[in-house]
Amino acid sequence: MPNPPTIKEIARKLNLSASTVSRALHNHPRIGLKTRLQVQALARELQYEPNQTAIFFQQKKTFTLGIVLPELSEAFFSAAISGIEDTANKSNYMVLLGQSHDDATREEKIVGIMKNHRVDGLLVSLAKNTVNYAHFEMLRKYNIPVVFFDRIPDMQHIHYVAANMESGTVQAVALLLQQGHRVIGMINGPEKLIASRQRTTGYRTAMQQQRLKYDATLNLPTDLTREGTRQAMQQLLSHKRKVTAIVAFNDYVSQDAVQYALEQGLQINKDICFVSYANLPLSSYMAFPPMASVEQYPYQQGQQATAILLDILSGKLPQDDYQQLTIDSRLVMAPGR
Amino acid sequence: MPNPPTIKEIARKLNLSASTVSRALHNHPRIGLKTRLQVQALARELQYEPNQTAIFFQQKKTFTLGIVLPELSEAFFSAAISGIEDTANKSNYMVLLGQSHDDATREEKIVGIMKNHRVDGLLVSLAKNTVNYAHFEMLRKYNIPVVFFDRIPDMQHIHYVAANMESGTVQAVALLLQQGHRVIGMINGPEKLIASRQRTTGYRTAMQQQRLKYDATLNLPTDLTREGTRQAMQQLLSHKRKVTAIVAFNDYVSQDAVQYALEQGLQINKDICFVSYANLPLSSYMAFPPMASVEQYPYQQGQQATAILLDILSGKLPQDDYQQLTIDSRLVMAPGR
DNA sequence: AAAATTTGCGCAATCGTTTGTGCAGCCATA
DNA sequence: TATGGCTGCACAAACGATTGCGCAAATTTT
Repeated sequence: MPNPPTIKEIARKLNLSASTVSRALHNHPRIGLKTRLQVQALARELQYEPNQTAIFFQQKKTFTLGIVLPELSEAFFSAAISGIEDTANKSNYMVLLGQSHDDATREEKIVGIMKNHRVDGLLVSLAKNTVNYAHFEMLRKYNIPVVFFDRIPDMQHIHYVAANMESGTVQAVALLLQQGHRVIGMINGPEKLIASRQRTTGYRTAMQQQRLKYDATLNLPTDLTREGTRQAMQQLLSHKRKVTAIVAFNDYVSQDAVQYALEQGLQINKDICFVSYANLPLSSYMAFPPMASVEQYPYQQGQQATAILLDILSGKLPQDDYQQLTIDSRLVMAPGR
Repeated sequence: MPNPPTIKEIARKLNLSASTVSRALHNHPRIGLKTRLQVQALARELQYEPNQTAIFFQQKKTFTLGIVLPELSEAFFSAAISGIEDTANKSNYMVLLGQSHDDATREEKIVGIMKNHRVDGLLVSLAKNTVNYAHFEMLRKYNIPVVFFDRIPDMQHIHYVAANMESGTVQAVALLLQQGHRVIGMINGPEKLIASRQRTTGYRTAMQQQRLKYDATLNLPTDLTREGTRQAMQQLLSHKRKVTAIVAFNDYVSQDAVQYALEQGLQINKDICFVSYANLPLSSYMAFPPMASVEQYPYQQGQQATAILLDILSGKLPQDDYQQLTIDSRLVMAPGR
């Protein structure tokens, strides 16, 4: 009922000016010890808490980071956001959330609202169909820095953090080679995706390291739909060379591929092995988990992206010193194998 | 570089007062058509956007909801938050996020920060070890309404939304009975949990409906640890009556129980059947998914809780008309069975 | 034509906090 | 004793928008 106490109130009760009270609370050296203690005592007594909205307004700073990402309920993103929130909180920043649901229009709207809320900075993972980046360009005018993570735009001067699939892929293929597999299929994603190209590069590198020839007909691009996976599987299983192992684009693809193999009467881990890229939690609970997974460290990506953003905000990093950080992915063996 | 345009700037350029510009932009009837159009035209040209922080400050309203929950990366919560965000966004509210990591101290700190950020309202799912509710009581002084969801405190005058496990449990047990099972074990949670008691009640009700006797020795409370589950399983499997079906507290418990059963040489869905409460995504990918799951509708819980909060904020609901909404859980058959 | 009403706009306060500046009184140094 | 430098505080502006009130001019009513 009674409004929260303000600096003015404290000032009135102590016959001081608001400025003195403010300085006293901030331990300004020019305020005498006596008054300082008086003020602080009364502040405690009244349970004074500064009105942040006033401070935000006055300082043109909100200590708030905006996060825009496609879908919270995807395990990858909820892990990333967890890293973001933890890192932000350590620096007393709060986190404002918006999901685009992979819709570019919604994304644009959210970015607009966040801009109006005057977030200090933005962390963004793009919606699938975002092709127009005007709403991000606009943020420069408002001096709101953006750090992209995971799904990054095809732009020049941006900060970003992303996982590099190449390293993990090299390790994955190397593992399979080491286990004696010689004909390894890869169910890849759309060729325009950086992530797909990185997988291809990783595949080639691993083969070269063993002085083996890279066979492009074993690396199939798909649209990542269930049907696409099944078609790719069909092609691979009818390949003139006998495919004994498969690298799947992600766990969902892997599951569909496994299912197709089962339908064809193949025995998993005997006739054919699977390696995937981790994006399902608890893959240990899966019926036929891949024997290994390339981990993309979503939590760490969130952490790093936030750390960069905070460094920019604190002035440690100049705005135009574009940070482009790739986190190496890494092969992780399935538990219990 | 140039600061975003303000109302004052527009006023200066048109030789008007700030108040006139403000009213013109809001289509105030007392502003002449000519000036109104002039103002709006210039605003568009300068790409004027109101400074929300100023408005927040002035109106003592931030159009922001705070969310405090234990762990973002848990599927249940990320689904809930998705519902919250969607609902909030429809009313042009933003969502400020904080995870307690199931730590009461952290929860308290987050609530404090959110209060200082002057969120309009709070949505809270409690940390496990929260016993002191002082930080929530304090919010009343600040007139910040709170709606709890799922993990609700043991307090009198609060708003909350929670799933009632009873209905789903009745259905689960009824299903097992219908399939001919007569000795049904239940691996329950700590007895002090409301959710555990609801499961017990549901179990009893289902038995009574078939005029069967309820056997308390088949309903075992556990601490929900892996070891607790295994001990319960041991007790159940050595029960004097032959247990042919088990209701597990949740999917994690279910998995552990299944594993134990397998170790004992039992065949799942033949020697023994499992029913659980859904909290793992993609349970269809699990090795031995429960044949059915009690769905708790996290997304809907989030929606409903947010709707209540928004109604309170808009004045549609009086603060002290305490909404206590329970969403009935419901049994969902596993896909493909 | 005088009175009443409406129209169109400006003035000024307000929200709570921070911060540059000014001004006493005090002490110390020359 | 005059000069200078501290010390301790108050004054006032500023951030950007909203809003009650007032006042003149234009319009309508009587």
